Amino acid sequence: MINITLPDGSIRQYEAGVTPMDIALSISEGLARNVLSASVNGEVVDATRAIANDAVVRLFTWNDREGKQTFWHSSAHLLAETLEALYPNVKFGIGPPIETGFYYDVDTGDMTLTPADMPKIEEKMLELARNKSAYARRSVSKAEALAYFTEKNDPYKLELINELEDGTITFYQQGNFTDLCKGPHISDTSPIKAAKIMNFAGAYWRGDEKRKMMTRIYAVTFPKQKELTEYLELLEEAKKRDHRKLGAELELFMFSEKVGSGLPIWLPKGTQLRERLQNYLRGEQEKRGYQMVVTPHIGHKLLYETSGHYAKYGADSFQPIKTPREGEEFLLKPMNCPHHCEIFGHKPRSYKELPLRIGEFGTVYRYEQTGELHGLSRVRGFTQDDAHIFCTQDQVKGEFLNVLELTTQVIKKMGFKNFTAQISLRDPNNPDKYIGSDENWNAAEHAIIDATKDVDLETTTAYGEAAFYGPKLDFMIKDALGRSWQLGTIQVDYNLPERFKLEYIGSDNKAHRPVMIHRAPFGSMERFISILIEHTAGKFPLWLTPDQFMILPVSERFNEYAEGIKVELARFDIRGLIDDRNESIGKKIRDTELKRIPFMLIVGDKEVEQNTISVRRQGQGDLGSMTIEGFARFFNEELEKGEE
RNA sequence: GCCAGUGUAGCUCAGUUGGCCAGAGCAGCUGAUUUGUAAUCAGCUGGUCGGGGGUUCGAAUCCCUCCACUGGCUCCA
Repeated sequence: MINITLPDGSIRQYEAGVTPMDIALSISEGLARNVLSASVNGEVVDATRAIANDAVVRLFTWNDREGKQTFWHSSAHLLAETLEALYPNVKFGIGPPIETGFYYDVDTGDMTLTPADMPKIEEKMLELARNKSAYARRSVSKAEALAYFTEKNDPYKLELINELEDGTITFYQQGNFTDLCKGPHISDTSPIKAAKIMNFAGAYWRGDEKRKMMTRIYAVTFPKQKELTEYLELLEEAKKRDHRKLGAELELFMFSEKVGSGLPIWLPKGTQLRERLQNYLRGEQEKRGYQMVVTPHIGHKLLYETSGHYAKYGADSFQPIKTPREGEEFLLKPMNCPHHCEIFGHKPRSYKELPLRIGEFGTVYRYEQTGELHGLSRVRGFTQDDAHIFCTQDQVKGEFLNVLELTTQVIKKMGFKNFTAQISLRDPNNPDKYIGSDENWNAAEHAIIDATKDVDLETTTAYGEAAFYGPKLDFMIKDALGRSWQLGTIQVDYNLPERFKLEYIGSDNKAHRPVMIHRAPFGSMERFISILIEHTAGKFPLWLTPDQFMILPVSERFNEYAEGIKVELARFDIRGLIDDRNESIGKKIRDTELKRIPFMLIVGDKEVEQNTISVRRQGQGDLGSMTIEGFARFFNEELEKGEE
């Protein structure tokens, strides 16, 4: 008998050779029906895998991430089986599960798949799933594996097998389809009840742009049709919230072919929004001892040669612009830090000045390949809410804490409830990738780790994700639809102070090199606003929204009264507009609702008589009539509610 | 940059296998109406069908090319 430890800590005894499925069955039949895979001592395996010795076992169902991954991985095999049945000449690459669903990279030869092929593939998949084919695992020798795929003439699989150790190779077979795969898989195809081919896309074989472009087939499957329907509805909702669509509808920003792609143009409403965000952050930074600066949009090429960015990115940047007579070369500013280093270095600095916190809403320009551009989230010109903190080594942790505190406050103020942070450290196996001494790195990494512990921030750690000049902390937020986005970063940098030969005079009257912290809570205004638009579906927080109310006179006779109301509300610092068009009240309400203006203030005979306004809340409806003072009070309560 | 797709009025979309002056709704303008909680009515304006080139008696429709956009891939200081 062996001892099996379950997640609740209980230990049960079974015969050696018991499978996770057997264990599930011994707990309940329902669990056994739903179990998709399991982990044995941390390794995810088939639910039918025999367990020889004492083990810690977890059972995974559709409710577990691992369960879903197994389900989708098995679905990828089912997709491959389907493709092979429909298009016998297709060659297969890899087919892993992803966050939602899975894909399979295939080489379709001369044939091109089109969206018209999707329903056919979906139907065939479900037809094959109903065969209830078992996913059968077997170990094969390398020679056997090579022989099989040589016979099948599948060069991609052969390439993969050649990189594997003999003795570690396994095949999985379901129905007529056999694939190289380490598993695990679900027991058979029958739980796959709903399938949707999402799209066809190009993907380089093994992610290498020099190699063949394969066709990547994205798809998703579910155990219930209803779940597929819900998933498609979520996608619909995301489409409705798309910042490119809402940005155009709400007249926040625009693009113009003549101005150039990837260069957003901020319209008046969007500019109001953006400046309110900046004013808010500016205020918070002033409280924390930041000093704002303004630096030019271009900089001498020498500046970026000094910083090292020209060597690293020069070839993939907008090319230098030249002065007509002297032939001097300038670059469009791709980042603000070199300028800020010059500010630090322009006069002798004392340790008494540190930490020196230099902030700038700095607009930068970076060349991005045409295929990368995407609305406001990936552009060629954008404004960073940038700042650089120059400090002593001893101050790094304290400054890091200050920045953490500021950043978390900013994120909360914006209405994001869920956020985590990723600590990006050196790759311990690849120390040559980084510059700077071990001592400095250790100090910086510990400063980050300690600081995040101090503030009880939920973090993940990624080795090898550090910048070449220092470790960093990236903030990840979850939006209203549960999607994750990366916001700003905090980075510790020993490189630039070195390159710019920055120094301060310490209390020992000797020169020391400062440490630099780069940080941007929003990241870029453009990208942040794109996330905010989609998170709020265009219904911005009351303090931030461009227009807080729209006064709707029942007819043109009341436009003058409306004007008076607007002036009175301005005294309470409440801003808005009057819809004085010659339109029906129903029409005005509809238009204002669609503009996502939070309050509609309707005025007609009744209101003039009683000196009131009739208040309607966007998305909610009529709130009844109020006096101006009453509304102002109510408004401020709502403002505070949003602040908590 | 690469793969696949899309591009018709400010917006959303129709335009049969290439064939008379390219259509609708919304928006805009003008007029009527003076309106009570999600679209009042009527009339009018507006497009060299993304740009350029080609095939054809004839091109929004077919071909080439460039541009922009969409979904991916690669990249992201």
